[in-house]
Amino acid sequence: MKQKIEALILQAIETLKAEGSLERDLATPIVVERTRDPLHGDFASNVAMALAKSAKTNPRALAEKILVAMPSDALLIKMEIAGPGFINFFMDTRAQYQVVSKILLEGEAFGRSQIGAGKKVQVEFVSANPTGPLHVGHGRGAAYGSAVADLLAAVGFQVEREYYVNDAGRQMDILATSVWLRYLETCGEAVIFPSNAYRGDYVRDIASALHEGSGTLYQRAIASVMEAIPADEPQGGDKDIHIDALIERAKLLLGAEQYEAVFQIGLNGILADIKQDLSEFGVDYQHWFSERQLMDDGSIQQALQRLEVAGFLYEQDGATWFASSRLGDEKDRVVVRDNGQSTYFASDIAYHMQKLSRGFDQIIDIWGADHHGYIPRVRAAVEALGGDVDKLKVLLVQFAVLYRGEERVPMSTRSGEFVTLRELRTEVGSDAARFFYMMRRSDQHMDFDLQLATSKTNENPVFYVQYAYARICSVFRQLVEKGFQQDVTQGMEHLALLTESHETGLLTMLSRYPEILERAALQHEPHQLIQYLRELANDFHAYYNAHQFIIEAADLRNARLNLICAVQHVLRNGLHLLKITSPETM
RNA sequence: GCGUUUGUAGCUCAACCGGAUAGAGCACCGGCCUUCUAAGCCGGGGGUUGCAGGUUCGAUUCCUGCCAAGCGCACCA
Repeated sequence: MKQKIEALILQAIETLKAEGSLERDLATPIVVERTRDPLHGDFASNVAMALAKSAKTNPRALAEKILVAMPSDALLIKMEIAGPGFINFFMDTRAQYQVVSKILLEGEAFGRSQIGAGKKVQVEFVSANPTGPLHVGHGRGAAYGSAVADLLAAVGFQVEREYYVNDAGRQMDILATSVWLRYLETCGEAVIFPSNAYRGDYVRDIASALHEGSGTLYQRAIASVMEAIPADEPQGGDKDIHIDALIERAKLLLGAEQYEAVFQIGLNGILADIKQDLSEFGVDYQHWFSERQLMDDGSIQQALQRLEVAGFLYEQDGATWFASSRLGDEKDRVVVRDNGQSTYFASDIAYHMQKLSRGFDQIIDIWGADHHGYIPRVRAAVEALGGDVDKLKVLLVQFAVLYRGEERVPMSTRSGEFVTLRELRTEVGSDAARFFYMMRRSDQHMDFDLQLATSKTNENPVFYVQYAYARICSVFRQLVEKGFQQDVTQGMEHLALLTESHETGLLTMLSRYPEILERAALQHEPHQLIQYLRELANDFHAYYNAHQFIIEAADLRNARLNLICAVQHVLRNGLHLLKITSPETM
C-alpha cells in the first residue's frame, strides 16, 4: 500500500514536471509514512514540504497542486492537506481487511520478502576465544548476531553465519599448559597452579578426560617441570614470565607431537562445549573458521605480500609495520614482531582478505563494543587490499550488566567466578534470555535483571507476548468445547463487521508486520521486532478484555475468529523468527 | 590528553533515521474476575529530551562548544 502511494505521488510530480509547474531536474525523494494519529489518516507524506523550497513556493500550495495531479485509486478514498503541508491519505477499510485473508493464506510465510534476493551476506559473530565457556557478555552477541542473520534471511538474503576461532596465540598456549598442569595433578603430582593460568573447573574436566583416555602418557615429574622456573606473582615474581616459562617447559618436556595433542584436546574440548551451548541457545553456524588455518595455508604471508606490493609495509625497530594511518587509522600498526611472529592483527588482515575473496555482497562483523577502536585499522586493511570498504559493516554490541534485583552480579573471566551463558540459560531459560538480550538496541548498554527475567508472577515482557499467543490458542480450544467450529469462509465474507476501534487498530497493526520485518532486517535492529510484538500483544489483550469472541451471532463470531487467528499467526511468526517458543498453554 | 559512544519520566528503555500533541514497562494511586486464562484490562499523576548556541517551515534526531558517564588508546588476543 505504502509503495502504491509512493508510486502515485511520483506520477503526480512527473505530471507537474511535464506541464512545467515544477523544475524538470528537481530531485524527488518520496517519503510516505504511516501516521501515528488516526486523525491524520492512514498514511502521510511530506513531499510538499521537502520540495517547497527548491520549487520556490510554499508547501501548502505545492501540496494543492500535487493533489490535483494525483491519479485516482479505488482504495484511496480521501486525501487532505494538513498542518504545515502534510498530505494525509485515507484508505478504504476494504484495504485493511485484505490483510486477514493474506495472513491466513500465507501462514508462516507472511511477512517474509525477497528484497534481499540474489545477495550474499556473511554475518560473523560471537567469535569468543576458545579458552573457556561463553559468558553472559557473549550471550548478547549470540542472540543479537543470530537474530540479525535470521532477519536478513527472512527478507531474502542468502546468509552465511560464521564463527572465527582464535585457535592460535599465547592465550591458547596458556590454556594447553593449564590443561596439562591439571592433568599432572590428576596423575598425583603436587602442582602449584600458576596464578595466570585458566582456573575454571572446565579445565579440570578436560584434564580428567585426558587422564581417563590416555593414562599417564603425558605425565612428567613435577620437579622437572618446575626446575629453574622464575617465581610466580604470589611468590614475588612476575605472573607473565612465570607462565611463559611453563609453556616453554611443557613444549620441551612433551615434545612437539605430545604438546600438540594436549593442545588439541584442550581446544576441542572447549569448542565442543561452545558449539553445544550455542546450539541449545538457538544459534547455529555454517562455518567455524580457524585462525591456525590462516597461518598454516600461507594466507597471512599472502596478505602481507599484497600489502607489500601495494606499498603499505615498512620496517622499523626490527618489526614490520602496516601504514594504516594513511587510510584513516590514528597510527600505524605492527604486523610482524621483531621476533618474527605475526600479530593477531596480521591474522585479521588475512581473514578479511579471505572474506573479500568469498564473493559476499556484504560482510557483517559483530564485535563487543570494547573493540570499537579496532574498526579503523580493519577498514584500512580492507582498503589497502583493494577491497570495497562499503561492503564491510561492523556492528557493535555493548556489554550487558547483570543484576539480581538491586544487586550487581560480579563478573571476571579469569577468576572462574563469572556467570556463564549456560548458567544464565538454566536460570532464566533460553526464551527469556534471548528476549531480554534483544529487547534493547545492541549498541546501548543494558541492565539485565535476572529477577525480572525469571519472574512468572511479575510483569515480564516475554510472558506478556507468549501469554497473548496462549490466550488465542485457548479461545480456539474453548470454541470446540462449546460445540462451535470455526468457519473461515463465513468469517472472510463478514470481515466488514469488524468496525470496533480495537479491531481496526489490530488490522493496521497486522499490516505493519512486513514493514517492521524489513526495517528490522535492513537496519540490523531486532529490537524493533520485539517492540512490535509487545505492541501487538498489547492490542490483542485490550481487545480480549473489551469484546467477546465466542458469541451466538455466527457471522461476527467467525469474522472475529479470523482476526485473532491472524494475530496468532503473526505472533508465532515473529517469535519463531527470533527463536523464541510460542507455548499453547501457560 | 587524544579518539569514540552515550546522556529522554523516580528506574529500565522506545520514538518508523528531520515530522504533527516525545511513548511503553516497572514503581505509585484508583477501578475491573457468576462471562473465551486477572501472567490480563481500564483510568490517573509524572518531561525545559544534560546545558548553551546554530542550521530550517519543523530538531530527541543534523552541526559547534561546554558538562557528565562508558569504552578504547600494545611488537595482548
